[in-house]
Amino acid sequence: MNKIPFPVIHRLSYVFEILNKLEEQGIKKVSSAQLGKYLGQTAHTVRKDIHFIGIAGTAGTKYDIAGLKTLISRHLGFGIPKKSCIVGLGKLGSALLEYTLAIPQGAFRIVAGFDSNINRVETIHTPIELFPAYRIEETVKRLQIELALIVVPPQQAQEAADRCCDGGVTGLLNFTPTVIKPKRDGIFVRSIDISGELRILAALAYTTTIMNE
Amino acid sequence: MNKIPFPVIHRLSYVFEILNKLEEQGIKKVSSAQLGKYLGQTAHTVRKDIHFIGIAGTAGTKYDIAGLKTLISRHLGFGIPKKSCIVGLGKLGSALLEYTLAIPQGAFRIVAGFDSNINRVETIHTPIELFPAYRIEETVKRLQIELALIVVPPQQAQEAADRCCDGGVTGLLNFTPTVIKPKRDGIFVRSIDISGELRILAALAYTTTIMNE
DNA sequence: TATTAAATGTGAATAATGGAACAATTTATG
DNA sequence: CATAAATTGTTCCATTATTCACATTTAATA
Repeated sequence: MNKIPFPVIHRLSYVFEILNKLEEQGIKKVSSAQLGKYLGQTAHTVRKDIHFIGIAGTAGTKYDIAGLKTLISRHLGFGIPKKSCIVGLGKLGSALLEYTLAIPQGAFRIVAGFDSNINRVETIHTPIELFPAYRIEETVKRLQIELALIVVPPQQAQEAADRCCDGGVTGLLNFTPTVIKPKRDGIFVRSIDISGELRILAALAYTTTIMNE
Repeated sequence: MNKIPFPVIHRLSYVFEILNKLEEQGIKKVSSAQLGKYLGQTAHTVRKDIHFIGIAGTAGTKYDIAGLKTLISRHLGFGIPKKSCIVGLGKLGSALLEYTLAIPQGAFRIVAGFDSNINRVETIHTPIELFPAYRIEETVKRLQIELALIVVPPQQAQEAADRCCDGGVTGLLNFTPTVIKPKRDGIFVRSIDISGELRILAALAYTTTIMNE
């Protein structure tokens, strides 16, 4: 199998979501131009991205949505939802728990939550199971959890991540501004740094303002 | 002024945060190699990035942290905090409000919140001012707000963004899975798509698993 | 003081990415 | 049935981004 460049994986995963939405609306066909419009990309890019994972349509006709979904699913593994957990159930963690539980789709499914504060574990009401932090490794192993959202204070981020790695996760979504290093090879980390994004926006606005002068 | 490539702005804004942390710890000097380690980048990249905005040190010596901070500040505009607002005060929005208010630093400052639900506007306790959604444009203009966090339901995202644009913001941080189009040129959009990131992680883990077979 | 090690600044080479062009193919239409 | 319009697959090219190499400079040390 050829290596798929990361930006392509990135965009295709969005294409997949768009296809889901279109299908919900009863739409059966879509063109690369339409997809590009939804993505904020050119039709060229869309076709080329799809080309990386194979042949999805026939020249002259639009893409068949169901077929394209199958193709992307097969290459990106969206068939079986990956079991996921949230580590850290403070205000942001709880909000993310509620938010992610409300997302109906096939790539992941939140099945457990952890917090070092026993009170929280006992008082939060949610349909999934909650555990104290010292049970992360054990629980991740037992439930075969593959992804973890790290929503703890920055100082505890690396340790929380380590426990998840020990349990055997394959991916970490880091919500702290800390750089997390996975304990083993083959574990992917993606970071959502909210204050970082705001800083970038501030900088972008500033640098272009300057440039216009 | 030369145009600074986006990836460079991106990384430099993280360098800035790292410098802040090091300075808090009383550290005065740092090398490109050390910075690279914190960033997960090579020393080469760090030096080249800094090179884009000027000369920050002298060969043979490490970078002076205070001096480098000044240089980055001057080029990325981190001197005066940009006034920012949060649109949408549901569970996630409220959590983000609390989260961002707790971040002590110079690039931005949250000064207002908006929600279409009057109840929320009246019941949430926070040190900043809250307003009903119909007052977005007016308030953004009056307070000269420059950045907006969009944390509304996906269907309302574009409209909320439009109101902010009408008010005159220069940057939007979009927390919905919708693609937001800025109403005018010169307005930057960055998106944090939580479910999207989870999908990407799921895909990354999967594609490499396949590749190892 | 001479030498070695460590560090930055900077130009060149390499790699990755995005965009464009166009051939091939299908559908619609007169 | 023939033609035109629309659409995909695929190759090629330009641009951008990253990595490397090395000259230069400082500080430390024997």
